[in-house]
Amino acid sequence: MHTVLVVDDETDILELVVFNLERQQFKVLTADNGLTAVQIAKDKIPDLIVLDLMLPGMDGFSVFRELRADPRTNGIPVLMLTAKGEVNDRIAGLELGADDYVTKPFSPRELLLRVRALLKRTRKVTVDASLKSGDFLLERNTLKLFLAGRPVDLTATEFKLLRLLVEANGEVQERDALLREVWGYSDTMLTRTLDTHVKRLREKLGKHAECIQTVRGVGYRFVASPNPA
Amino acid sequence: MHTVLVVDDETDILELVVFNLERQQFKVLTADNGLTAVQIAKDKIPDLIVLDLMLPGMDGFSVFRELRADPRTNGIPVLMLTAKGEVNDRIAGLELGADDYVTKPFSPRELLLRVRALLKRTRKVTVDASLKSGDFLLERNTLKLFLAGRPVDLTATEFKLLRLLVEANGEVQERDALLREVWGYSDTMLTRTLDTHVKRLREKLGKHAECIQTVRGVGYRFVASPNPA
DNA sequence: ATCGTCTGTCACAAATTCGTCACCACGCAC
DNA sequence: GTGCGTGGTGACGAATTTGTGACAGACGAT
Repeated sequence: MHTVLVVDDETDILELVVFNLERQQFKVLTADNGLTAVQIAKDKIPDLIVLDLMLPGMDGFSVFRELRADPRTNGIPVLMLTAKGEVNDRIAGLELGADDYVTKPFSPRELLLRVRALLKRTRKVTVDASLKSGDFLLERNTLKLFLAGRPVDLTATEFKLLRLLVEANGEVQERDALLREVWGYSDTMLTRTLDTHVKRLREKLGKHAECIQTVRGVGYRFVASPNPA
Repeated sequence: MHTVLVVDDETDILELVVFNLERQQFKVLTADNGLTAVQIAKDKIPDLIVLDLMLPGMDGFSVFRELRADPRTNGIPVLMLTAKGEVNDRIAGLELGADDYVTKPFSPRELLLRVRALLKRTRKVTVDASLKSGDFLLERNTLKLFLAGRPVDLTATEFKLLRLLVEANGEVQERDALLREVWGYSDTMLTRTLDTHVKRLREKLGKHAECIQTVRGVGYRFVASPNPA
């Protein structure tokens, strides 16, 4: 059983629904007009968000950006509904980081299939998702960090950086790649910004600082259990 | 760097291409008509397969089923290209277990975005790029060497050197060739650099130092099991 | 406006890597 | 055995890379 948040214009209502994988049905759980979609998302932390880009009052993209800006909702896959296959919208959505899109008109069956596929794809990530070692807990999907049970606040930049490192799953992330993906630097920049942020991350990781390993001349690598040889 | 197999009808050629995430470009590596797409996939184990459903001679779906039937290719994500958004095809593809699809016509940019998104999603799952021989495990992406499970850190130069030796698969690598490929030395240089690095590599190989064999007057050779003849 | 936080840059310190060298050991031809 | 050529080894210094603390501007909240 998965929780799916649908932000649609046809119903003109924000619905928090439960998607039953077995029966392949949506079922409305709650509907609330007072709250914004983003607020609901942050409260309920659904497994998937279906976001219609053609919302009556607001801009779908800004909703999306808001969702991505918050660590709690950042990891949630978003399936976008775009009007009559306008390529520009589709591209913009994907570039922003949407996980999938469906173009109108679509059959309900197709939407179900895509939702199911997306849930299937992301299920592994969301389920196995927490890295734990001792009093160190990193929830992969929300990327919240807990040290000895206490949540650690990460700034937006730190969050993006840590996320890339963690999601790389032990692989080395090159300096250039990190600078590009976190800071948007296009060409090889000579900057110490990355080093500084790595240092700040390590500070916040406390005694687990070693999880972020330096690979000299290449970049950095995140390992859950930095075993000394 | 990811390897992507594209099975298309417009080129009427099976292309094994390399998709450069950084530059966001495809680059053709090899093209081969004699083999079937499935054979190539099983041989090369790409990170992603782009499968056109409207293949000239054969049925795209059967290709897909073949891919899923073999353990080697079963885990590889498949992105389907379907003709003019025929809903039936799309549904059938997703039901079979395709990971994504793109409907024609599409812009190249859009395909790139979807490929990139799919690779990003599945990056963790596909454990590629590891060289194994004996109890050696050389992970290309991690820049790590495992000896009987224990991780060994290599510097960038050491890694390049060892990689060339291992990939030579037992063949002797001449000094000049190594100096050229690792250090970029164009002409025959009189330097002891290579020797020093070989020594350092042997140190890190521990009791497996003998795997790097000296071929006097020629170069070096890597053998997984240095059996006394 | 004021305060606090986040961020990028800088200068300097520390750490690592790397190439070279001197010296030694070994193999081979005679 | 002797001599020559080739490779092994340890040490050293230079160059490169990264860690670190301080600082100032940007930004937002109060």
